[in-house]
Amino acid sequence: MITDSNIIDIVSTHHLFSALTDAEFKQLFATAKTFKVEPLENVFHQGDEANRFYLVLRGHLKLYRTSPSGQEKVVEVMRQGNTFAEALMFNNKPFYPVAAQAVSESELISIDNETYLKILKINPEAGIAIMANMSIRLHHDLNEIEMLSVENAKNRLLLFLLKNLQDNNGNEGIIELDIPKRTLASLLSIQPETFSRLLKKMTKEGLIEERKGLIRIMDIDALYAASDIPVQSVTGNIPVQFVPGE
Amino acid sequence: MITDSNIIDIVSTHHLFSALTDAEFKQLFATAKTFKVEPLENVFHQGDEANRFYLVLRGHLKLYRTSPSGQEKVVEVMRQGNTFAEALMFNNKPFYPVAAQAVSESELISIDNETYLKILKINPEAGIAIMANMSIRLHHDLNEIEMLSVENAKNRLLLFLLKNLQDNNGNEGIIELDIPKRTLASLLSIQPETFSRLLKKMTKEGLIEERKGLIRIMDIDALYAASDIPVQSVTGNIPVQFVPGE
DNA sequence: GCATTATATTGATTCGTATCATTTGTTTAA
DNA sequence: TTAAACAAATGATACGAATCAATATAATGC
Repeated sequence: MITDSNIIDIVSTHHLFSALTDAEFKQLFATAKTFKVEPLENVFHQGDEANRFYLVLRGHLKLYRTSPSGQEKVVEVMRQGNTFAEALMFNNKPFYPVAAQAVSESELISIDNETYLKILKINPEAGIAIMANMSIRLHHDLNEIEMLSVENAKNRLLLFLLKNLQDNNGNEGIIELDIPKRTLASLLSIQPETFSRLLKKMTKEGLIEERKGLIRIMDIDALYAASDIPVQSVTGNIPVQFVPGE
Repeated sequence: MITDSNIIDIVSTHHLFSALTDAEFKQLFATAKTFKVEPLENVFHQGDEANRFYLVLRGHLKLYRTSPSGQEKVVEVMRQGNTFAEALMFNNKPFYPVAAQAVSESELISIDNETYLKILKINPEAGIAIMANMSIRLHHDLNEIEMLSVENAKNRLLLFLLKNLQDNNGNEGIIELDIPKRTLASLLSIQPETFSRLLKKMTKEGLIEERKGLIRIMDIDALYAASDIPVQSVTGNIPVQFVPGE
């Protein structure tokens, strides 16, 4: 469960809020709302007017787009501590370009765009933080675009696995599947059937092992070798670190 | 040719600079450099340290990424009045995640990150402008990601044509090909051969007409009909279909 | 002007992955 | 516990688009 002190913890340490003064913080959270969403419940839909942005206190949500031809594509998965839809506040009449739906039972806090904007206009430091954040997103999107356009399904999956290793001791690694496989498949732009087949093939090759809710990577080096992808491009590549202000 | 007054025109009306005071403007352009690049010449390479950002005064450039497996993918084409690489200044140790190369002979002005950042910290209005800019980029990238993941080559080309119509009188339209076809193909993540075949097929179907350097769209409605894509999603841009909240 | 090189087109073939159809497995609720 | 509903796996097939190879066309330099 999320308690009030938890909330303060998660929120105040977030880089979008850490540069705020106490007074600003209070002002901002006077307009904030915390709420829960059940699995399959939408926080908002694509095309809705966007007056607020969100921070995940607990749970998982998927951001997805419904394409012109009607297909659903998961763009991003949001977890505890992530914010989303904050970039929209700089549009004069913003609409959510994605929909947000809970994957597991989740708790969120939403913040009023106007109030935050007001603060931004008198506290440039906070602005730098949000820009750094947007800059990271832009990098991430570039990666995504490249992945989708030049890598095949197998390499996309491999890159995903290698970038999302959790316990990474020695030459083994674990990836927790905290979202349904079909959601992950959509995130990778692979059909569920193809996704399943790929995992099976990799299991047969001894590269991975599947337990319920887990993927164990048996041999990280072998996984690299299985892709046509040089090592440094996975580890190096995106400078995700940033320091707000200097 | 670009004259000094031209430069001032293009630069000062750009939204990244229009919010600046005269003093700030002068301060910033004390560190600015204008320069030319020839076709095939790089402004910078992927992985270079990024201390400056750029504004195109004249010409065309492509931003491209070389993928882990060595393939080149054009991410964006920059034209007069466009700025690029400005989002990087918010990283503490930034590297260009793309390379920039002139497609035609071009003239650029480059601006020092540090100087601009300094100004941002005392002029929040300028910050809002750059955030709005980044927000637009993020939208654009989302579109791109969706396109790549859910639309096939034919639909990607159709959407591109429909979104890049220039003279749009009645049911006809023209698209100027100011970049080589293979560059355009790369931007659409289509192989040049496939691109060529698609255009040919559309010509045979009477949908378009090709003159050198031009694509004429004979029947815009027919082009819509040729795609599986509903009309409003091209013109209206964002909201696709809207499901009322439950 | 002609040769040289780059760009674009066209053809033949292969391969990856989507799609459709079923089956198996796993939750959820009665 | 059993049924119902959903998620995942497996099989068979089709098709889009990449790839390889060759030719044609256009641009560039001498």
